[in-house]
Amino acid sequence: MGRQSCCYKQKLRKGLWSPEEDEKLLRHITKYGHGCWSSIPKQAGLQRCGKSCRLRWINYLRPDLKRGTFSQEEENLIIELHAVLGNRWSQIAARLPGRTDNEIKNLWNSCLKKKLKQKGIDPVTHKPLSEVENGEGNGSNKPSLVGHHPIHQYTSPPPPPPKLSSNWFNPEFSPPMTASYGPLYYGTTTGGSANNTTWGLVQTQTEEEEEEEEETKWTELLNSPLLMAAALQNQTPQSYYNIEIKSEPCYLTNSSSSSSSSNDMWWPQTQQQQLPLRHEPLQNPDICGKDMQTLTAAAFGHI
DNA sequence: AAACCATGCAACCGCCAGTAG
DNA sequence: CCTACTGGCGGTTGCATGGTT
Repeated sequence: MGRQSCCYKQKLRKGLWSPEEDEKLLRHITKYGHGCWSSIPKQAGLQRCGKSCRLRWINYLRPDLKRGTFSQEEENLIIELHAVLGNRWSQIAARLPGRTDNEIKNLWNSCLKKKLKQKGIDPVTHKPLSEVENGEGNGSNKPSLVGHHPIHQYTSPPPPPPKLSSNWFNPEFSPPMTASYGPLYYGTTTGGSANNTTWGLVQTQTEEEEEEEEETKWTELLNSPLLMAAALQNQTPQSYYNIEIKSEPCYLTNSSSSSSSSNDMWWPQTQQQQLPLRHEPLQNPDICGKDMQTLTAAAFGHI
């Protein structure tokens, strides 16, 4: 006895959004904010369910979306974050301003996975494939420490995205790994007076100890924007994931997207820079009213 | 030119957690 | 405390497009 879709009750439209629907939704949210999603379709005169409206706004209409192809920096960051967070796309997206979880998920599934495999890295565990295969072979089914941390409190609120230092993507930069290969482990060193973060190999511990300590470390780390940023800037195994991808920083360009839809919209760069991090709710229309009106004109004036 | 295939992307589905009544 | 509702999330699907045969 499966549940009916939320669109089932009424005869609601499904499928691709038309430019007219986009305009209605955008105008409504511009004017009133989104407030309660379930009431938006009615108020905006849309034959859609609230969920659909929310998704459309988040994934397509939000003014602070970056769009365009991902830069190599972004791809590297996604890989690093995936190693830490696993398939927690929304958490990953929270650290990539202007990118949506859906976009990142799609990129991962269609592109990054393959690239990692080509590099001989298992995209699930982020370990070398040979190691993973051997691990399976000898019956070791212990979950990897990477990508499957029992992190439950890693964002609230999400920290600002880490600034990308030159170190972070410097091809010459190599992290302080204690061995050439091994499971990635990111934690705090205990000897120092400050929160020294380091990449290294997993120490031998009981599973319970590991898990408990891991959770504490990750919770601390991910709840601390400063720690996270510092960690990402300075202590990242960049060489591990030094994947050759196109290297042009291509934010805010619409030229390179291979199959962009006909109603693509591109927002002025100044707009992007001024807008807050994506997860800040846009419930107060005053926050972005003017901007949004400009955007509405920009978005629909030239279709 | 047509058929087939691969890929990327947008959107839906179903589950879960939080919360108001 | 219970229930219904809502928003949010991750997994999955289906379509459009471009490339290849």
